[in-house]
Amino acid sequence: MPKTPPGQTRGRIFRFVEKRLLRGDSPSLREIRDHFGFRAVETVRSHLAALVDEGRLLKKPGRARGYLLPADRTPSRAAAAPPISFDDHRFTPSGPEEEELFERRRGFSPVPLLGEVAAGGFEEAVENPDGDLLMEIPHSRDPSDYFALRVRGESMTGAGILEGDLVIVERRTEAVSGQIVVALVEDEATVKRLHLDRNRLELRPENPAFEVLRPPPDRCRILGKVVEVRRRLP
Amino acid sequence: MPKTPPGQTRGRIFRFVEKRLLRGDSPSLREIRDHFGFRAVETVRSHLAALVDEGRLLKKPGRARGYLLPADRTPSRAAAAPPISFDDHRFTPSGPEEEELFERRRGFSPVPLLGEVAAGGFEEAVENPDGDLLMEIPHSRDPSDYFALRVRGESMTGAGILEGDLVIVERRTEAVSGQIVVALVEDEATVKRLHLDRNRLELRPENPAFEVLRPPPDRCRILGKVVEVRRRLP
DNA sequence: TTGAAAAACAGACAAATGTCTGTTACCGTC
DNA sequence: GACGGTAACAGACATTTGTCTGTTTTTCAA
Repeated sequence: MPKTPPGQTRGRIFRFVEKRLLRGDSPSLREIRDHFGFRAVETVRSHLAALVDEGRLLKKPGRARGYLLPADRTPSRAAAAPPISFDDHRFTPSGPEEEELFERRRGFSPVPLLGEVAAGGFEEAVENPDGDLLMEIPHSRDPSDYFALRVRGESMTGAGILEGDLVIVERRTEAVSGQIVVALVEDEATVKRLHLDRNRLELRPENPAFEVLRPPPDRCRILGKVVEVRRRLP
Repeated sequence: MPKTPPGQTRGRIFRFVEKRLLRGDSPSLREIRDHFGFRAVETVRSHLAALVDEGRLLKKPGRARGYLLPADRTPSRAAAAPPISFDDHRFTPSGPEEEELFERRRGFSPVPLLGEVAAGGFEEAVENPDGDLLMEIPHSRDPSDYFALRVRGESMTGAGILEGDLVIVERRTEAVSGQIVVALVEDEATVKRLHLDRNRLELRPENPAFEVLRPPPDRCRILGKVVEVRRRLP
């Protein structure tokens, strides 16, 4: 196999590995070798080692198919960037602990879909989810801090939340005025915009056809704040 | 380790593996063994083999960390289902081809974010994406059939598509009347609802403050139809 | 009680996968 | 033209990982 200009093959290998990793299908060295038509595994290994040095990949040592994407860069941007100069090689500072490295990976986590907003018996749903979504989660948070609900009703159309939309919720017992939250009122979950005035709690719909809710504090519990809205079109 | 009731440990193993696979982090038999405190790898292996028999998992033979989630069931539902009776054991029909099995896995694919709708120079963006989203893709379609754009402007607020939202687009050169599409008009990409009347093409905004577009056919190209809308809230 | 079926164990084994050491070829620069 | 550095190759090797075969224990039902 002819030699290619410096960095060119490396970039192609990175994009290939990146794509496979995002699909959740970590390639082995020999799979990469075959895909590019190399004859030696070592060719792949040295390229991957260089990518780890450059910080474009992470590696769990002593583990089959152990390469990971780092969280702190946009992989595709990095892929499109011009080849990196090899003059500015930095020594890997022997690195933080192996486990810490692993935590710095780009991570997607499943988020359970717990049912419908405004459907009674919310707590039961926790034990019997309707499936799950995949979501990129901030590293400071635990995956179990999130859940998803399907929206029923038109009360938030003004905020671009329609009937049937999925909302992803970050569990919180308290929230800031102005945020869109999921609240449990009289055993019914509902999505509204929270307003706190003079210690009074208001749940405001974003649709003039609906009434503002002013539940007594002992009948209302904040489940969390909405962090993402998703809608699939037929 | 004491013996547990039939099916109980199996369910726990399934949920553990399911979670790891959804995170894109396929566990080895020994990792599972250690997590549950078993002393023999074979204990895990036989449980996984049974899960494959039951159709709850797929397996790529002869491959390290080669278990997959099947596409045609909702994993978490399956996890919550009561233990399966072992009377209705079915013989695996020696299975279709290995590669076909692999294709039946539950698959998430990265979708490139190509920039902003209505930002000029759309074609360039293809080569230089701004990142990627993860999306569950129908098995009949190729992952490269999809891309994402960030919405600029308020012209579709009536359809719940706000400024800054991400739309995921399925590439199509033609579309059906009534669908929300991305069209290239005079070298500008725009999101609108498509209407075809008497062979005339109309791009209708969903906001009374905006005008209906009636571009001449030679100045307008359908890029695809919007299949999903996503919005992250601060 | 006895037997079938599943759970769990044990340890040797085989296959997949990553690692190492050394070599050759190419492209630039001095 | 020699030197340095990268790309690519070659093949032996070590580790991880999955597989097999056989055994023990427990549960449930006839």
